[in-house]
Order: sequence, then C-alpha cells, then structure tokens
Amino acid sequence: MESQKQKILETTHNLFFQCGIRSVSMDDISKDLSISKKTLYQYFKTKNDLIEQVLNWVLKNPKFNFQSEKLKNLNAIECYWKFHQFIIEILGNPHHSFDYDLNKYHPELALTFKTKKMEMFKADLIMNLNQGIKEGLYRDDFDKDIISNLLIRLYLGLWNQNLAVYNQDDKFTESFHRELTLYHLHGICSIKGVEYLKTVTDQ
Amino acid sequence: MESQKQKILETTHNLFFQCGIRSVSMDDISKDLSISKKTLYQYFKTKNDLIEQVLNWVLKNPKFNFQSEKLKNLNAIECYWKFHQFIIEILGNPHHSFDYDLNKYHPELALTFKTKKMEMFKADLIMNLNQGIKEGLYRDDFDKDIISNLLIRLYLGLWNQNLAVYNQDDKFTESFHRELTLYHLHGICSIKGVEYLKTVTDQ
DNA sequence: TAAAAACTATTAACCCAATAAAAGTTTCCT
DNA sequence: AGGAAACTTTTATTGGGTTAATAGTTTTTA
Repeated sequence: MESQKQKILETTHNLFFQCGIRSVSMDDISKDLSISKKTLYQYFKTKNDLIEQVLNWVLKNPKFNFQSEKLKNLNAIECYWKFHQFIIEILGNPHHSFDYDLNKYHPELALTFKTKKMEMFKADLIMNLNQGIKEGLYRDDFDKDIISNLLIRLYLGLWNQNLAVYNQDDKFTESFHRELTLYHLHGICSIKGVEYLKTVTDQ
Repeated sequence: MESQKQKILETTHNLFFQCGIRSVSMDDISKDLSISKKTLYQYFKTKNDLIEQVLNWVLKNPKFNFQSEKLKNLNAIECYWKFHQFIIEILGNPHHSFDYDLNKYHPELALTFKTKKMEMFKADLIMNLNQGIKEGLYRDDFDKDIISNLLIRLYLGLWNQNLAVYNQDDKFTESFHRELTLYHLHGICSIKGVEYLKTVTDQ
C-alpha cells in the first residue's frame, strides 16, 4: 500500500525533526504508527534506507520548490522579493539535533542532502539573476556563479553556531532578513534596478 | 631583557602558525631559539601563558591595525578598496592546524582571540560606513550594525571548511574577492556612490 | 648566568573488555 | 496478513589500565 508508505515517511520525518535521528528508534517509529516492525521493514530495508527516503521525501515536498510558474508576470526584483520569504523554508530553520545526528552518524547522507538543497537553491538564484540581467534591472558585470555562491554561503553561515559565537545579538529576525535582502539586491542591481527598488520599498 | 621576549614571541608565533600548537613542544621552542627551557619559563609561566601572549602579540602587530591615518585624504569607497586588500591578513588565511589546535585544546583563548579580531574588524567597518554615509556615497537607510555583522559572517564563512563542502570550486581567489568587494560596495552605495564606483573600477 | 641534559609529574591518547541500546529477525497469536 | 512481543546480532558507548609524550623542575656543566 503506497499511501501507508507515505504515512510512514511523514510520521518519521516529524519524529526525526523533533527529536533527532539517533534518539528515535525503529521501535519508537513503529509504536508511534501502531504498526509492527515487520511491516516497517517491508517498506524499508534498513534504518539508513528509511532516513534516505525521508530526506528525499523532504526534498520532493512541494514547499521546497519555489513555484516560479505563478510569478511569470513579475519582474526579477519582485520575484526575488517573493523568493527571499521562502528561503528560510528551504535552508533553515535549523533543527539542531536532527542536523547534528545526520552529520555525525550519516555523513554521506548529510552531504548529499545539503548538496541537493544547495543545488535547488542555486538553480533558482541563477534563474533570477538571468531574468534580472535580461530586464536590465540587474547589472551584467558580475560573475553569476560567484555571487550565487556568496549568497548561499552567507545563508549557510547564518545557521552555523560557531560563526555566531562572537556576537549573540544578530539573531535571524525579520528586520535582519530584510536588511540582508536589500543588501543583496543593491549588490546586484543596476542603477535602473536601484531606482525601481526604491519605489518598491518606499510604498 | 625585553627584546629577548619579543624574539621568543615572534619565533613561537612562526612555529605555531606553521606546525600548529599541539605539535610544537616547549622543548622544540627552546631548541629553535637555542635557549634553555629555564629561560623560557622565566618569561612565561606556562605554555598556556605563552600561547595567550603570542595571540596578543599578533593582535598588536601593526599589520593587524588598518592604518586609517594614512588614508585621511581618501573617500570611503577608495578607503574600503584599500581596506579589502588587507582583510585577508586580518581574518585569514586559515592556518588550519593552528586554528584546529587552538579551538580544540584552548577554546577559551580561541574565543577571545576570534572575538577581538572581529571587534577590530567591525570597528574599522563601522568607521568606513559612517564616513561613506557622511560623504553621501553610501545609502543611509540601512542598519550599520546588521550590515557589518553580515559582512563579517560572510568572511568567516569563507574560511569555514564544512560550509564549502557542497562546492569545491569557489576557492578564495583574487577574482572571487574582487566580486565580493564590488558586491558589498554596490550593496551599500547610494546612486551617487555607484556612479563614482564605476569610474574607479572602469579605469 | 644560562645552556644542556636529566629528571618528575601530568596529561592525553590508546587499547580492551564489559555493557547497554537499538537494529534487525523470528515466533506467536488474532 | 499483520500486530505484539520475544529473540538474536550488531553497534556504540563506558570505564579502567597502560603507555607515550611533553609540561614543568632540577641538576649539571661551561
């Protein structure tokens, strides 16, 4: 039964993201679902397999795909403005015990998961850069690859604990993210783009 | 003899930055200096004390203080352009075994060292932001604190190993740093500033 | 007086076995 | 067929004892 497998993935995902991977045993999962481990192992060969499929399930989740189709009529700046509100969903929020366990006990899965997330993020970014350049709203004298990597690194750094050590104040607040977004847009906008941006933020 | 102490600090600094802290013993240091450990321990109570004084010596080193006195006649953009060339000296380059040892075996020293470096960096940044705003070259509608933190985080993230994992390509090259600097300047410049910036980079 | 060398005391890494938890399997039962 | 529970196997963690390295001290020597 395929819907049962989906149910297992969803429940396991919730347990993992709440409590971490290590502390959630296969017994816990089966009890939570009121199914037997036998059934569980019919769908998933090992726990590692289960984790991997949960990660893929997360990536396929519609909320992780920026719906650019709906934004066809928007220009690049407006589009990025929508985009930035959804970035946190993709990259964060850090579920610390989950991330910790994944990195420590399943480093290969952690790497491919992070890589895939980043690739999706980067693809969206590059698309936005291309659109903005075509529209004349963004400059065309920067390296799209470097700039997109910069931004990704910046976002990655935001969640990183030990980078934050030197200052506890800069929590990820709304105003912080707004500043970051404006900083980014100014960083890539042409003069025409900056002027347009002003009309957007002024209202 | 004060000059001998300076000599010790300098030599120890070189050894630490080359080989790390752990693998450089007090015997190694005294042998390298051709002095006895007895003499060494006259100046430094313990190895930890020695490390601490080396770190302070590094921070007091003139190359770590951005000499803004010499740049009085430059405007904020020119000034930052000089500044960015010297940033690498402050924050990097990562001497991996040194950083590793410092973080693992002397976490308190590592923390205060990093904090002090960041404070110095940030003070210079804020000064530059204030200058640029006063000159009308920078916008005045951003949060100086947030933006300077952003940039610091970005630079910190650059050295961070596990943030780079997803992509090996974006090494810290000259062109990479140039892109970053232009991105940053565009991010904070007013329209007047952007126009001025163009005349600088075009030449 | 200070270098060189020998010394002691600490400390951290290493190994190994015991233990406990949880992965994975089988049996029983409805 | 599938849930419940009992079962075996695997695995990671724990703690103790050993060793090696090196911090820190003392003695020797020039």
